[in-house]
Amino acid sequence: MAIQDVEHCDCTEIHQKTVDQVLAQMPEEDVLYDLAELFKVFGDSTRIRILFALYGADICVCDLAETLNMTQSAVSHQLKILKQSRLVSNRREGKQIYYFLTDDHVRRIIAQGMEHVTE
Amino acid sequence: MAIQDVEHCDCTEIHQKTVDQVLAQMPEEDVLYDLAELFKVFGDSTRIRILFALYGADICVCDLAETLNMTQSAVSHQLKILKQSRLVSNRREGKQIYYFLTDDHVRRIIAQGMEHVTE
DNA sequence: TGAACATATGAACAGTTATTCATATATTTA
DNA sequence: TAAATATATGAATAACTGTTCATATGTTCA
Repeated sequence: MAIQDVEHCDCTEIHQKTVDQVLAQMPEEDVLYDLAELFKVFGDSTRIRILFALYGADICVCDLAETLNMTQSAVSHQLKILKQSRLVSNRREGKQIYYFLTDDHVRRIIAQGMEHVTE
Repeated sequence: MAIQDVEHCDCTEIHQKTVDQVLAQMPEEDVLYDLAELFKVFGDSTRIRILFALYGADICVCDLAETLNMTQSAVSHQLKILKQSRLVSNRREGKQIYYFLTDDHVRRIIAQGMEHVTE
C-alpha cells in the first residue's frame, strides 16, 4: 500500500510541464494521508449509521446497540475509532456513557456526501 | 460485515423512546450504504492523490502515473473505481485518455474534509 | 464491601482491497 | 496492414479491517 519509487511509467511522452504544475499545487503528503484516513472513517456502514444516530441527540452505548441492532462490543469498537478521529466525544453520566458529535464538521461532511448520493 | 439479527444488547434498561425517535429520523438503509460506499472511495491515499491531481486540470493516465509515482496499471485500476462512483469522467484524445473531476461535488466534499483535518 | 450493570478491549478469524504481473484492447502512424 | 503507443483488465497475493468471543475496567447501589 505504500508508495514505492518504482519504474512507474512506460510512456514515452510525458507532459513535464503539466506534471510539474500539478505537483506544485498538491498538498503535503501527510495532509493527504490524514484526509484519506478521515474519509476512511466515514467509509463504513456501521460508523455512518452511528454518526446518523448521533445526528440529533446524545445517546448511550447501550441504546446505540439497541438502535442499530448490533452487539455492544461492536459498537464500542467503532466508537473508539470515531473518537480517535475526533468525530465524536463522550461524557459519563453515572453508569452510562453518552456519545455525541464533536462539532458541526461531521454534519457538513455528511451533508455534502448526501448531496452526491441522493442526486 | 453484514448486520445480523443477533441478541445485540445485554443492558436491562433501554430508553425505548430515544431508540424510537432516533430510528424515525434515520435515512433508509440503502442510502446509508451508498453514502458509506462513497466515502470509502475517498478513504484511500492513492485515490485522494488522484482527485487532488485532477483538482485543477484534466490529465491523461500516463501523466497521472508519472505525477503520483505509480505504475500505469495501479492508476488505471483506481481510476476505474473513481469513475464507477461518478467522481471522475474521461474523454479520449487520440491515443490518450484524459480524466477530470465530474463536477464540483468532489471539490466540496474534499474541501469539507480538509477543514476538519487542517484545523 | 460485594453484586450488578455499563462500557472497553485484546486476540482471532473472515471478508475485503490495493498492488503487481501478464496480457488484452484500442488508436495512431509508418 | 503491421508496429508502436496508451490504456484497461483479470488473477493472485499480501495487507488491512470489522465482528465475535471472552474478559477486564469502572460505576452504582444494597
